[in-house]
Amino acid sequence: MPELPEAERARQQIERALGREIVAVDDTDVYVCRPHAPGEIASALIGRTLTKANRRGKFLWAETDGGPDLGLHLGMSGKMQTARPDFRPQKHDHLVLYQRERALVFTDARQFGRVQFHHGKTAPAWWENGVPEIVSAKFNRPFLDRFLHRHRKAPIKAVVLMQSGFSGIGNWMADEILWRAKILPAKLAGKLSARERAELFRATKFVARESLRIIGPDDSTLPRTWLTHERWRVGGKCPRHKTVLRRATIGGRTTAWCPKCQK
DNA sequence: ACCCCTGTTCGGCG
DNA sequence: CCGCCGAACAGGGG
Repeated sequence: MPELPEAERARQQIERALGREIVAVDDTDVYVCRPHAPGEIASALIGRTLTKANRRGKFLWAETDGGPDLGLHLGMSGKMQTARPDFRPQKHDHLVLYQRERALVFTDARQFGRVQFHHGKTAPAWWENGVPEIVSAKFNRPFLDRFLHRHRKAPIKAVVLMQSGFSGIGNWMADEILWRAKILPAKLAGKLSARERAELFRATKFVARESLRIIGPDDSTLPRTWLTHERWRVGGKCPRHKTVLRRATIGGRTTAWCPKCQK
């Protein structure tokens, strides 16, 4: 379930494997690892170490000692897991980096994820796109207000899903943010009041910071008071006062909201 | 069988 | 040209 916190969790899995020699690589996959042919990633990484694990939004990349950077996107169903050094890849394991101490496994059933490496001094735009991290000081009111104005004709739900402004925010986080900010998902971004823009800013920072803090290190469960636990169930209820949530497709995605809280 | 899906990119169209 | 929207990508699960 990869959104911002799951991507950060994957980054931390890579971080735990820094500084140890890569002694073998299984890169037989040709779809998720396209355009790299089998053996290409292996010959670039065997004998090297990973030196740094980076994340921007949902994009990840690992730097190496003198080799190419290894870029990753988790797609819709990707996971990065640590396994024993004798791990045998199963059907949906698309890349395995073996160290003497462990195996680092990229698993992705649905195969929307990508593994791609890159030679050169600066990270390519595919990973490093210049969009500020939500939790950084660069994601501030002027940035948010400019972004909302630029996309004033789009429903706010669609705007919160745009990675060029809300880096790392996906479908459940977008619903969570709008529920906390008490904004109707279908409302056009240009129609938000000053108070709603302030609440949107606050809720965005809160949801990003808290989900990173709770899920990042150990995959803990978010508090029961969060909307995300209710939003998929038919008959799911608003955690505030148990009103049954409404559902519709907005901005091309299934959207859940509370008709009592969100106006 | 049929429909749904927590992401991203691209072509069509207004 | 800008920007929104639906389709496509692939496979598992309800």
